[in-house]
Amino acid sequence: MSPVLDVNEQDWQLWREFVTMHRHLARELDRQLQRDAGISQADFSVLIMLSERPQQQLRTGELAELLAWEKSRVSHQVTRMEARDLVERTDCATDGRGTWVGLTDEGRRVLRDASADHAAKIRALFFDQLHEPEKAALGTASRRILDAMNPEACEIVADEARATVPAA
Amino acid sequence: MSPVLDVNEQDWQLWREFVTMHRHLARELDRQLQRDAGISQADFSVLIMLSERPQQQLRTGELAELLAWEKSRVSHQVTRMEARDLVERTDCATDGRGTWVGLTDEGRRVLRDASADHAAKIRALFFDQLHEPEKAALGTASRRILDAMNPEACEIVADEARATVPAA
DNA sequence: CCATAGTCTATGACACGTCAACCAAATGCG
DNA sequence: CGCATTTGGTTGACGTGTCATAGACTATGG
Repeated sequence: MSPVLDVNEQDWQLWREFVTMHRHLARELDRQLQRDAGISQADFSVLIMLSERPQQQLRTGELAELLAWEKSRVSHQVTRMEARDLVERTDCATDGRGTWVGLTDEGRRVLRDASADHAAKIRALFFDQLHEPEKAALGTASRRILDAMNPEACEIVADEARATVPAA
Repeated sequence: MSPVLDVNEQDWQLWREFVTMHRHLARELDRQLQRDAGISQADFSVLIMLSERPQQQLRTGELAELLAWEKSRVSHQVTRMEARDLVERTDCATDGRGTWVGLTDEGRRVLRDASADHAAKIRALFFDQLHEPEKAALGTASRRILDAMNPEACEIVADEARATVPAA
């Protein structure tokens, strides 16, 4: 038993490794994106989420759900991105309260320029380090953990797999 | 191949699941800690790191290394914690540039009060959802990913396993 | 011993994320 | 219809994390 926490030593060690790994990974990806494309990971995920939609636009609420963000975070983020002309807001015609967030030409351009390098980085730092069985284990484990915390969010993430392909 | 990113669909799906799982996990833990003990995860990790040292103090540089944080982040964090009396700075006698960060009585108290609930939460949300082989896979995978990015940080985390026990 | 280079830490500015409070439009029900 | 409730979204304040920079001290080479 750990001196302070009621978690056994091995588990605690795993926790530290996991947390540290994630921190370095996120930081590295953020730096690369910032350096090469002048955007943050948050910017990137909004851009790509929009780009995957047929009309390249989403309601802010949907965006929040898909990204698993708080609504207010989406709002702040969109405000910042709008100021940099990566994205634009338009009022919703059918619901007076609603707002559409759409990709601008600049947003499309930035996303295009950023994608290849970013994907390569994720591959190099993450996927290339994982063996197939580890990927499988990480996937099922992630889903199980997420499902236990927030079944809805879990379902939404799982649905992405189907949602992104059928543009065909 | 994904429409935008040069990563195959399955990998991309895994990436989303992983990122989303981590976000929810971190948020949930932060909320619980804030609610139950009035501190953040960052506060907690500083407190526990200090508590594990014989003298319950560390140089800010060591703290940064052990936590895998930027030095400036440590500095800001310690400033905030000092203001709330969780921690105290003292000048280093042997190196005029250095600063020790030590636990205050209040810090010890808060840590003690927070530990059990926090550990229970980590166990419930994370460890209880993982089967043994998944834990093993996640551990080795985390170390491999971290080692590829930052061998030093990897070594430091690995050393923690030995550093915390040998008080015996 | 002085100059210079390197180390340890702090600070300021800024982007980010969360919470709580809020507004406005839509819905539901008496 | 009319009023309360719910829903979609924004805002402000605040704590947090990063970068670039600065300041104070130490180590080193002439």
